[in-house]
Amino acid sequence: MSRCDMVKKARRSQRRPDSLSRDRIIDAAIELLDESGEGGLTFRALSERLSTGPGAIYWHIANKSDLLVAACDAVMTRTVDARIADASPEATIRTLALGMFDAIDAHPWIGSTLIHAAGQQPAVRILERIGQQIRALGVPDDAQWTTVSALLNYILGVAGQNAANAQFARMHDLDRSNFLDALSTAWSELDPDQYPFARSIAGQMRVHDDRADFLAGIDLILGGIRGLRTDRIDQGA
Amino acid sequence: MSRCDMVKKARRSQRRPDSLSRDRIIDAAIELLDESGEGGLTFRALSERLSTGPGAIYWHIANKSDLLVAACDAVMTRTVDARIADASPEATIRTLALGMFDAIDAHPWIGSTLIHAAGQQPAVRILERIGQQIRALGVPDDAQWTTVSALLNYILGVAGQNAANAQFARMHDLDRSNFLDALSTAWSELDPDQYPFARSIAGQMRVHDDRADFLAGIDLILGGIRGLRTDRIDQGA
DNA sequence: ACCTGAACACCGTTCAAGT
DNA sequence: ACCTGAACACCGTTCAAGT
Repeated sequence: MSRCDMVKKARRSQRRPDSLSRDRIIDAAIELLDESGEGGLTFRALSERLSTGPGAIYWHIANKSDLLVAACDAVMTRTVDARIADASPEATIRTLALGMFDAIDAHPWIGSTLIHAAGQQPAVRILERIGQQIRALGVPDDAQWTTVSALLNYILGVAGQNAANAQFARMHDLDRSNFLDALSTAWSELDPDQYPFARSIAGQMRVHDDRADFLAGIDLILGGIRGLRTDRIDQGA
Repeated sequence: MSRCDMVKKARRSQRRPDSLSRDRIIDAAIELLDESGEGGLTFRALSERLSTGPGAIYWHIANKSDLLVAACDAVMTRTVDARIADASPEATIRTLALGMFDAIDAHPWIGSTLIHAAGQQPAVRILERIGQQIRALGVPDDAQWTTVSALLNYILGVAGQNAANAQFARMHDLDRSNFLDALSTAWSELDPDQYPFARSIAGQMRVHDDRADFLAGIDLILGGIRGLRTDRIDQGA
């Protein structure tokens, strides 16, 4: 019924010698995500990088969500499979958590993907590793799920925040220190009556160490786990 | 250059008597999000519900992100402003956290919005309320930021997971118990050598109480905070 | 000042057609 | 079996034009 659109000139004719494959697609997706953030991953951009048409990708990958989860899982596997020296369960959990933090820091898009893929492969990988250490710690069976999911939820929260911060900074062309300055300034301009606490810590924001704070949070939870056996009684005041 | 598209017949002519306003738009957005999830909020759907054109909304709202944050903040305000009976700081934090959980449960889209709006109004509201209680608890100044952000990150992690689960369930037309069954089954079919822990807790998944688990995680962190003064030394084994 | 709605520049996804 | 790329059904956003 309509024949209005002009035919665009064919963009490309050369095919890359190596043929398309699920793995090559996932690698290219990771590159794209690392270079230009979550918004940078597009079937068109991806197919251009792979010298094909958008439709070709669908032969190997179900849809965008599948692609994102697969990319996230590929990074996750590298992170979680890193050999960890024998150490106490608590030390191993710390190492595991720091590995996660570094992966998230290097690939901020992992944060939102990890959260959107709740319960799927990438998250189960960490859950499993943490769970094994929680068992080794001697946490009773009926407290294991609670304990592990507290750690996991905390890690995912940090991951999500990190992804959001990175995206915000990218969108406004800010580096990390400019971003923290902007946030700190915004907080210190809040109404003193309504936001006394936020104002009081606005200064700390500018100088804080994300990685150290992250680990401190893990230690807080580990401390709570340690306390499970000893002070179940005096939860009163 | 092209005049190919047929003019679609005008959809609407009646204007609603009450005029458009930022608040009316935000209320309609919340309705839409509650009814049909994150994917349901569209400028076209929204303008249809408000009996206007998509462009009209932009007179009152900067863009979609602004709209989402405003909608999230509106719900957040109701949640956080609920009067809380005088109680110990720990009890108040628990009540606050449970209020958050219930809000997230009633409006799952809050989860992803809250995370994407890291550092902005909606998150600062909770941060402030938690922070005041942390102060009241007597946590030393230099540990306040760490402590509050641990609690906040944990809450946001749960919020994000909840949003993801709700979206997954909606997409596959599952109710909560069907969703848990599917997850539990998937986990119990994992490779026993690689995923002993995930398999072992698959059963618990089916019957667990989200709300109780959430609170247990809060208590774990509160326990860690309580321990801050007492056992800074023996972190060894 | 506020609203209208066609138009623009994108998306993810499909599918007839090719090899 | 695998790839091509035009086409479809959407998006968020803009903007000349109206009141």
